[in-house]
Amino acid sequence: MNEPHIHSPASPNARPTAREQIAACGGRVTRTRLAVLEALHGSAHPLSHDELGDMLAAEAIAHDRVTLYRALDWLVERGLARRIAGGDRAWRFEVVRGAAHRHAHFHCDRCGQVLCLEQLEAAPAAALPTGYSVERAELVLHGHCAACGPEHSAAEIR
Amino acid sequence: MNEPHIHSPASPNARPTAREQIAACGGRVTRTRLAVLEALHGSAHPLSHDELGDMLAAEAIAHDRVTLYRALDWLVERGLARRIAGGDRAWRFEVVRGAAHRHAHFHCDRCGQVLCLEQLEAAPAAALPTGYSVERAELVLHGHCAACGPEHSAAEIR
DNA sequence: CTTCTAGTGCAACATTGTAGCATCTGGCGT
DNA sequence: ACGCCAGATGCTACAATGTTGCACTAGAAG
Ligand SMILES: [Mn+2]
Ligand SMILES: [Mn+2]
Ligand SMILES: [Zn+2]
Ligand SMILES: [Zn+2]
Repeated sequence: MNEPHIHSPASPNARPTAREQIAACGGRVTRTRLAVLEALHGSAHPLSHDELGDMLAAEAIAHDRVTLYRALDWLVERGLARRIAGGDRAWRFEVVRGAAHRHAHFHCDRCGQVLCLEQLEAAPAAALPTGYSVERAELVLHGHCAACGPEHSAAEIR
Repeated sequence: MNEPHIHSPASPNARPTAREQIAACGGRVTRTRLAVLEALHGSAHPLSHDELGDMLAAEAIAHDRVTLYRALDWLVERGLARRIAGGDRAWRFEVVRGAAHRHAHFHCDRCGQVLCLEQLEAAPAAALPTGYSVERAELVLHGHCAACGPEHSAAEIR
């Protein structure tokens, strides 16, 4: 830890810290929100509630599932995080980086790992029936990740 | 009902009936499978397990949720039906018509209705990391359907 | 009609997420 | 530095969706 002890905006025009982001949204900086947002910032891929729960448990933070759900809800409401649908019924969460930039994701149907496909935009431009309005699009590619390998067929799991 | 009483392949080269489809897959033609597949054939949009359950209940078929889940699993395994992910955690099911032809879907975030966007192909052609293999893509547009209207904001529900 | 296995019904369970409510605490005013 | 109190937490109970195990039924083959 090489930061000064007195909490300050650190460098004037650097990317805001998790702490600053939370405060800027008018919310209290609690250990749960801080740990969750930092975990999301530090992760290369979107994290499930369960994965986050394990990480917080390792840090002896967040003794309750519900608190984590609520922290995540709050981050999403405030636009600091984003929810991704995956193929199973569990949400994944990632930090919102560049304003919009909605990209596609890859979901490994074996291990459940989700990967961001930053290059692949999820832009539809579809012709919908009158009266329909689109708010966002979700593009998810399904298959097997490198670790799980394409050679194993579904039956071979376990 | 204008079919002959004796069950026959009806017209020689017409689209196979639900009964024929099921039999052709080597499965037993049970009331549940038959009713489900016919319901899917007759529906303009993908149906949730719950919607199907209501329809079967109205016909006094399928006295058990599990049986319906298993019938649907079977239809999907045999390639007669397809599972669609929606934004909520409930699967929708639709009949598989033209072999592949994987199209996008629209999900109304208000009423949960799912609409097929036959024109919009869900084809990715993305550059994935080495070792990753894509099996299929799911493209879901989210918003409000015509019935629910775009004017109502989220808070106004109920 | 009998037989045999695939399918069904029921109960119990698993996973993921919500709602209510009492208690605690972060940040503010003093 | 201290006390306050709305906002955050922890706990319990609940809801929605789907799965597993097992005894019983029934589709269809002979
Ligand atoms: Mn992403
Ligand atoms: Mn469709
Ligand atoms: Zn994997
Ligand atoms: Zn709607």
